[in-house]
Amino acid sequence: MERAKQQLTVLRALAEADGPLSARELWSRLSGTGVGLATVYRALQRGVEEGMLESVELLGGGVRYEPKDREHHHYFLCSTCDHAFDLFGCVEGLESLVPDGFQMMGHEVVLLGTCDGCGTAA
Amino acid sequence: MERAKQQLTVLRALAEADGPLSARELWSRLSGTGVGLATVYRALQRGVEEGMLESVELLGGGVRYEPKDREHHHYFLCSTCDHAFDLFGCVEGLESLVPDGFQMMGHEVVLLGTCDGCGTAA
DNA sequence: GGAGAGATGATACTCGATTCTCAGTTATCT
DNA sequence: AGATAACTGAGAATCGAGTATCATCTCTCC
Repeated sequence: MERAKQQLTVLRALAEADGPLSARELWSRLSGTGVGLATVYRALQRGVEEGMLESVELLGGGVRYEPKDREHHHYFLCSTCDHAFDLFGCVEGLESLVPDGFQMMGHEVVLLGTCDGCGTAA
Repeated sequence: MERAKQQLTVLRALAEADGPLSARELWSRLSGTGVGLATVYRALQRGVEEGMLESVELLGGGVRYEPKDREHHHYFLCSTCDHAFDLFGCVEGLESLVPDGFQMMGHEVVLLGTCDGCGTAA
C-alpha cells in the first residue's frame, strides 16, 4: 500500500460521501486499504486545522466530519443504519423561538427517520 | 437524610428544571442532599422504564432527561454554560427537505448561542 | 547508496460516562 | 422486636472514543 498518501485517501473518501462521517465510519469504509484508525484521526485533525474539513455534532454523540466547502445545510439521520445524509435547504422562522435575552448564533436541524435503502429493505 | 425517597427527589428536580438535564447536571443540583450518582442513574433509568421520563440527545454527546408530559418542543443550547433550555413552538416546512424515498418520522431543532445569564454576564 | 524528516499501523493508554457490586439502611409485614 | 425485601451511597469495574507512543517505512535531498 502507498504511504504518505493516506491523508489524501481519507479526504477523498470524505468528499465522496453523501453526508458527514464519523472517524469509525470512515475507517470501516477504508478497511480494505489497510489504513489505521490512528491515521484516520490524524488526517481528520489535520484536515480541520488546515480548514479543509469541518466537524459537526449531531444527535447521539459522536463527532462527524465533512468537507468545509459545502453550503449551509442540515442532516437526515437514519435510525436504522445510523448514517447521516446531507440535506440542502433550510428552514425559516427560527428567530421567533428565541426567548428574550438569549442570543442565537446558529442552529442545527436534524430530521429523523429511515433512509431510502433502509426503508425499502424493510 | 431520608431513604427510599431519592427517586422522588430526582423526579422533582427534573420537573422543576427549565430544560432537559444530564445525569451529572442533575447530580450536582442535588449535591446538598447527599444523593449518590448511582442513585441518580437508577432513578433516571426507572423513570424512563415507567414512562415518566424521556431521554433526549442533543449535540455534543451526553444524554439528557426530562419529564415526558411536555408538549412537542425544541431546545436552545448555551455554548457558554452548556445548559439546554426548552423552547416552545415549532417550525414549518421541514417536509420539503426530505429526499425522495426517505421517510421522516421526527425532527429535532437545536438553536445555539448564549443564554440570558451568560450573555448578560459577558 | 545513505541520512534525515515526516508518515504510518498497531497497540497501549487516558478520560469520561455509565453500570455493577456490596455492605449498610429503611420500610413493611408479622 | 424480628425477618425480609427494597433502596441507597461509595467506590470499583466496564466500555467506548480519542490520543500518545514507538518501531518501521517511504520519500527527498545530498
